Amino acid sequence: MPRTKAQQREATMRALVDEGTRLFAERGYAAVGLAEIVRSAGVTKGALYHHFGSKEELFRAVLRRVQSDVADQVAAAADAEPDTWTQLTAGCRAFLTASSGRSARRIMLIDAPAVLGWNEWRAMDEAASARHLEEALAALVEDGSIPDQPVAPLVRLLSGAMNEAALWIAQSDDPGALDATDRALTRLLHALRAD
Amino acid sequence: MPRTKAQQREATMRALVDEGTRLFAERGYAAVGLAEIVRSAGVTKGALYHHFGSKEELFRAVLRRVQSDVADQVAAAADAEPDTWTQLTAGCRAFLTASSGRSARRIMLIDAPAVLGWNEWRAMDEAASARHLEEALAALVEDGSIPDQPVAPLVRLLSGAMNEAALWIAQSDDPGALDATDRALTRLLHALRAD
DNA sequence: AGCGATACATACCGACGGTACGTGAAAAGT
DNA sequence: ACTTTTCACGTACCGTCGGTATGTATCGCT
Repeated sequence: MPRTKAQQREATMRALVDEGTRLFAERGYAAVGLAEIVRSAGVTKGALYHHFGSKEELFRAVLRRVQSDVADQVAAAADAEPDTWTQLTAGCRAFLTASSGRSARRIMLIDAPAVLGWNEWRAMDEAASARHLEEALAALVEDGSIPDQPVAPLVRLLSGAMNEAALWIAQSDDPGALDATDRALTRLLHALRAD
Repeated sequence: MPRTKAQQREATMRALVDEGTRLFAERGYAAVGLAEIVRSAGVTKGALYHHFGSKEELFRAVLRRVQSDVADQVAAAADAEPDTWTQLTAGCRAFLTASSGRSARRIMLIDAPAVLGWNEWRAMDEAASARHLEEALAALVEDGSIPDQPVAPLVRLLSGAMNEAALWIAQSDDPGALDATDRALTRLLHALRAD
């Protein structure tokens, strides 16, 4: 049991976000009641509503952490690469791996757009990961690696492609699905290159 | 007022699916109560539960019709083209146009995966439209227009790209978003071509 | 020590999905 | 033609769930 109020607050919120993440990932937002979440977290509904304004807001907090985790893994993979092009391909592969995990799959890719609406989901996705994709593509267009073209539509196309691919990989019983998708995606990115 | 029972059944189910489509498209599955649907359709909950086993099953019926409408538009556009390659590009453009409409956007692309789960959504999407994409790509690989490669991952990537792009187009206040996306997608498809 | 703010816990409410049961008209059987 | 069955509902009701109002113990500050 933590002593100070700040610690107590931190512990309670963390427990709620932890259990929320676990349960939402397992059975989906709509199928999980607040009663079960607070019970699993060892608190009551009073505690939940003291820290979060609604079930939706708890979900927001859960989503933020899931997106943050995915973004960290992508950033780590990209930072290990020397140039923009390999940063892009390595980042894409890391994104496929990270977002086909249980939590990211259900929470970030399936439930989030329906619960928060597409506009808000897109804004959060943009801030967490799509922005890096956009920057990488813009840099590649800038240095002539990719023919000059508007990047915004391209970012949406590639982002959507990877999101859907991650869902497919996660569901697939074929262990080679990740590699097959990664190869197809890399081929697609290479096809974009200027000669 | 229809006389026969079959006509009555048909009229009631159609009214429920019509109003369900309208309301789900406007405010989303979770935000619409059955009371409002049956009220708009001019029937009662008894009628709804006589024809549909649950709110979810009504949504299934709604989704089936929305997907069918989109598939019809895509098929019509593709059938007007002479060869496989232009059928593919024309079909993709038709898909972007059709699925960025109000009903398809919210029902087919946002709510459906969350309500029915990704597996069921994918199965329905496959049957309605992704199958045609797969056939077109397979044909193009077959005749050597596209380098030999597994089509399954490519279908998922392109399908996801188009779904996300449709959502972006629908939300965008830029009237040129559709054309810009179509150009980017066409460029991407062309980049796939064997030399 | 006293006092306000904070971090809860408890009791309760309205809405919503779903069910049980009743009813009247069409269809089927004789 | 008359009875019987089935169908297409309508009505009343129930349990659950998200959300709220209110009470209370503890912490931190003066």
